[in-house]
Amino acid sequence: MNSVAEIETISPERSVLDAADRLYYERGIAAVSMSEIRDSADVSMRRLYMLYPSKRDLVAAWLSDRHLRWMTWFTEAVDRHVCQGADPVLATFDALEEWVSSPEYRGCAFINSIAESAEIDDSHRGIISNHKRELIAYIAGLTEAAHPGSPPWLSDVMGVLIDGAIVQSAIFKTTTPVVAARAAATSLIGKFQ
Amino acid sequence: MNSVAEIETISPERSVLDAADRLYYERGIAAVSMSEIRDSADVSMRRLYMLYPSKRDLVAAWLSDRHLRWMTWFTEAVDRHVCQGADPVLATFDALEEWVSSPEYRGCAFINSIAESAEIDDSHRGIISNHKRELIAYIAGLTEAAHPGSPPWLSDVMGVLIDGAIVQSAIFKTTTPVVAARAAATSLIGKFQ
DNA sequence: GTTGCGAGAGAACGATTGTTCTCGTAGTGT
DNA sequence: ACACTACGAGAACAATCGTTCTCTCGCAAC
Repeated sequence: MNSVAEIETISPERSVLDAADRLYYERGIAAVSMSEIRDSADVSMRRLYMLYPSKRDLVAAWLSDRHLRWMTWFTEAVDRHVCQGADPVLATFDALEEWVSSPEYRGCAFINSIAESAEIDDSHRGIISNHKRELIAYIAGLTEAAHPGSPPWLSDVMGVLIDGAIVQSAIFKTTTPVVAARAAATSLIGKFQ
Repeated sequence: MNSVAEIETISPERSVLDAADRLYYERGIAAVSMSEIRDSADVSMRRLYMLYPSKRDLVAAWLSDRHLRWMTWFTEAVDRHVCQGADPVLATFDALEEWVSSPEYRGCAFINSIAESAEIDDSHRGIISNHKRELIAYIAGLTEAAHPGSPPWLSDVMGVLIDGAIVQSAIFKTTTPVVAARAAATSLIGKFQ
């Protein structure tokens, strides 16, 4: 009985990363203090600094964790829409529309973080650009499978449309940009099939 | 000799706004202190607070000023490319490519600012969304003049493509997203003329 | 000349931050 | 029973921030 606890209890890491996600995403990195993370995660300051020796380390762990969780959510949402008969590439905009219209939507955590340049170092920047690269690679996979004849720049364009829609939806607090991006994608796909 | 100085001297307002632009754009709002603004603008703390009673006021003034200056630069750059024979709508991407490849490029100041949610209040948000609205309206004017038959969502799409390209260029430090966005715009325009 | 006002230089203030340190105590092995 | 360890609670610390205050000096009016 040493490896698995009988009662499923949340690990301190999980609790800290959840708190970081809630607070950093809602208010930004600079605006959230380590004490606030401690209070929200309900761990001691000592344990917090044992898990993550500095705020930069915590931020890096948060970004990596958020990447995994967001990609999981996104691909599952896309799958769901594909199962309902949507074109795989267009389904990415359906998934986006779900996200963007949720009340706690505050744009893309990675774009927001890179804007706070003082809180971010090169290792963070690596995680962020990697996130975007993986997202584009995922779209490229969808595009190639569903529309084999399309030009190679099409998945790059889809990435640009997605990030543009994410950013403008956060600024205008509407889904209009997502709808427009979807219309553009429909038109572009229609040309190459 | 009371209204106009003989030697053209820079006003304190101008000096402060220039300093704010340099520092806020390069490092973000939260990372730049009022003392740093004072040093860089070479004014006294007293005068700085007489001009802008609080940091929030200075930030608001900076955003408004940057909006005017950026729009001026952008429309002139577009005009320049149009004079060289470019399609007006596509010329926006040529202008963008100039900007994005400059060494001090750090993305869109307005997108970056709205990401620093703790430093930003509703009046700032108004200036920011207004900036994007005016940009889209400008593109809409270009689109309508050059491609009268195009659907109404085309200028929204151009706005999304522009912001997406701006954001991704900042993350990847390449002009690739601008080139991809330009290709998409070319393809979309080609469909409706 | 002197009185008074405007403004520059920069110290002071109170709040907040990231990080570390102290203290007290619960639990373990012998 | 006793020493030892590990860890939670939270105070302490130094730095930095936005903002205000003090002190000083130059200069214009009379």
